[in-house]
Amino acid sequence: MTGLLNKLSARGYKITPQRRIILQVLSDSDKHLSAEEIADKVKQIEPGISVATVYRNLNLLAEIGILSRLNLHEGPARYELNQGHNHHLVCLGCGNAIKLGVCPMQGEIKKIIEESGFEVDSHHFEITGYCQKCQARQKL
Amino acid sequence: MTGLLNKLSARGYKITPQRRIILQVLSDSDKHLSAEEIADKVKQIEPGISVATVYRNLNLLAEIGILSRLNLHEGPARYELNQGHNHHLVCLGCGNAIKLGVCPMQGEIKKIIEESGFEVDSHHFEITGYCQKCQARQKL
DNA sequence: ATAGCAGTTGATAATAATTATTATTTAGGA
DNA sequence: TCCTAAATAATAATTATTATCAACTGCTAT
Ligand SMILES: [Mn+2]
Ligand SMILES: [Mn+2]
Ligand SMILES: [Zn+2]
Ligand SMILES: [Zn+2]
Repeated sequence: MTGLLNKLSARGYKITPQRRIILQVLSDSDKHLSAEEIADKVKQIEPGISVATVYRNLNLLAEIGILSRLNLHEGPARYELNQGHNHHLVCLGCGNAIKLGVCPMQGEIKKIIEESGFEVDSHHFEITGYCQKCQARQKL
Repeated sequence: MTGLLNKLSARGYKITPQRRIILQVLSDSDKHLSAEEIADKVKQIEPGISVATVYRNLNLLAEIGILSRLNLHEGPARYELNQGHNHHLVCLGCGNAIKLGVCPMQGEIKKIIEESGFEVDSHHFEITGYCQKCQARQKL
């Protein structure tokens, strides 16, 4: 938490109560949250904070690498404290995004893409389906 | 073209002038087009056609497999006549979506995902960067 | 050919997610 | 404490798409 705030001021950004609370909310969560979910939790702590401030800061925090933005194929973007490069199994039942410990941008595939002459900037790999909990729920 | 129209009526959908024109526009294009781009071209042929009709039919045609929808990470969805399962190299310069002849959902990665107990419904792999043309353009 | 009606359309309102605008406030350095 | 660039709150605007609904039309059965 303190480290995150330091990263902000080290880059010349101010440490505002709004930013503290947004980071607190994200620290307290163990899953990805949408901007709206974050704004709701933030307002439980400090009702005066504007949703625009939440969006503004989520953008900033993602830009400087404090957060990672998970831009799902559909629905709103989701955020969490940056935990490094990852891909996800996204459940159509409960919406959970489960980290997948593997990345397709390597080995043969990486080689093929490089050899095509395309200059890679970023990549995105997303699997949708049903997590084990939701599979069990369907069978009831 | 005739085959596509047959597929429509075989499923109980009517062959309307609007649908003919939308399919014509897509047949005439060699790249992905957004709904708006399609609507523009459609209106050049028949100005009275509503943009809502274009959206409505793009959804229908994608649903029954006549078109494939390319839901890019950002920006509007893009459509083309269905040419089978594919992933793309999307150029940040010119917007072109170049087909990548390979799919990560196979071999080791597929096995890892299956073994996780997650029931896969679909997957999405998208590489963004710069195509060779746009790389050359940058160097000028 | 004609009538009937489910399917379709055009016009427009609504929605969802996010960004832009702008007057006001504030964090943090001098 | 003062100053000012940065940040905020409130709200309008934007983008892409879907929903609504009255009017229309392709097809099928007469
Ligand atoms: Mn990766
Ligand atoms: Mn694939
Ligand atoms: Zn689930
Ligand atoms: Zn390009």
